[in-house]
Amino acid sequence: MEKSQPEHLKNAGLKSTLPRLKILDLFTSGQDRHKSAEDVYKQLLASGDDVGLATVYRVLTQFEHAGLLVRHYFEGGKSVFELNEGKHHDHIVCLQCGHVEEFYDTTIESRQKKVAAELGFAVHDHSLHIYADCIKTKCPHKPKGV
Amino acid sequence: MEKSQPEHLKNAGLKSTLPRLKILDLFTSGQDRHKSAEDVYKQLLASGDDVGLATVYRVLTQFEHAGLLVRHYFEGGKSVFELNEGKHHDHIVCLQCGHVEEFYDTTIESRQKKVAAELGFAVHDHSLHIYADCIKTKCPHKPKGV
DNA sequence: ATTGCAAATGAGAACGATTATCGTTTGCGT
DNA sequence: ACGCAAACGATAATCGTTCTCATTTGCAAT
Ligand SMILES: [Mn+2]
Ligand SMILES: [Mn+2]
Ligand SMILES: [Zn+2]
Ligand SMILES: [Zn+2]
Repeated sequence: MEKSQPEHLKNAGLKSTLPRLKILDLFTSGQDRHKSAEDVYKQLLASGDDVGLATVYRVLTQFEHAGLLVRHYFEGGKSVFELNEGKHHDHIVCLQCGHVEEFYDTTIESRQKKVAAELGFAVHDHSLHIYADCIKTKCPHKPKGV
Repeated sequence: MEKSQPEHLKNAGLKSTLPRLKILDLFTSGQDRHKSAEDVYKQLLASGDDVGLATVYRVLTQFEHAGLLVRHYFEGGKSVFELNEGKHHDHIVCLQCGHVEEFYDTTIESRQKKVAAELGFAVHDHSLHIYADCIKTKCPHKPKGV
């Protein structure tokens, strides 16, 4: 059976507080996988939940360290978080509308390991960001709003 | 024959000023390819050249737009610049000492294009950063000092 | 060489994202 | 219900970067 949110927090060694539960809910039941701290803060306010911005930042970092979330450093200066579901993947970001698409390519992954090994490095992790324009109709070509 | 620095600036549509010449020199004759604005600023001060930090930021951005430099967004929040010598490459960053190694892999490059095309994107550019530990002796395993 | 003026510079203010501080509140084991 | 460490929230502080604006400079035409 599925674990409840409080259990997830317990597992992570975090006590189950209101702000933590609300923030975790945003990621597990929200529709946009990738959220910045500001996104999270605004979404909490919008749903009437009164959580401080400092708490949002604190909790996001705690969730990252606990392995519940993954942090990405896209261009643009702000960190973006998403639920950690165990499956590593890379990202393609639309320069027109900000839409983020995920992909995984075994050839790229294995080449990376090989290249690093040849250069004498033990890989911890990596980030591959492709910046591009959508050429399909799914791109509204408008900046990401609320 | 080689072009002089003032000519490079002229070509780029930038008038040849003292701060610009000094900064360009740092990149063409300096030993560390990858420098942050702060790095550049400190190196200028160290060599007795009195250039304002605002000017450093302005000039770096101008050089980027002029195609003289390339900007990278590594983790850690600060932009890093390097001389644009026309050859795209990706980077491995040592988590121990900060050392940056460059590489280029045709397989990775072509897979990226293919993946993006399949997803319906026209690629502008991409960044691939591998974070790793040196396992060879070239790694002093100390944080990058001055 | 001198002059004129737009372009560039530099000191410092302002900014946006994030982190630190600290008095108050809360989860939770007893 | 109690007690207390942990967590919270308002706000100050920090960090990298950009903006503002008065002063200086490159450079082309005298
Ligand atoms: Mn993702
Ligand atoms: Mn490089
Ligand atoms: Zn798009
Ligand atoms: Zn190293």
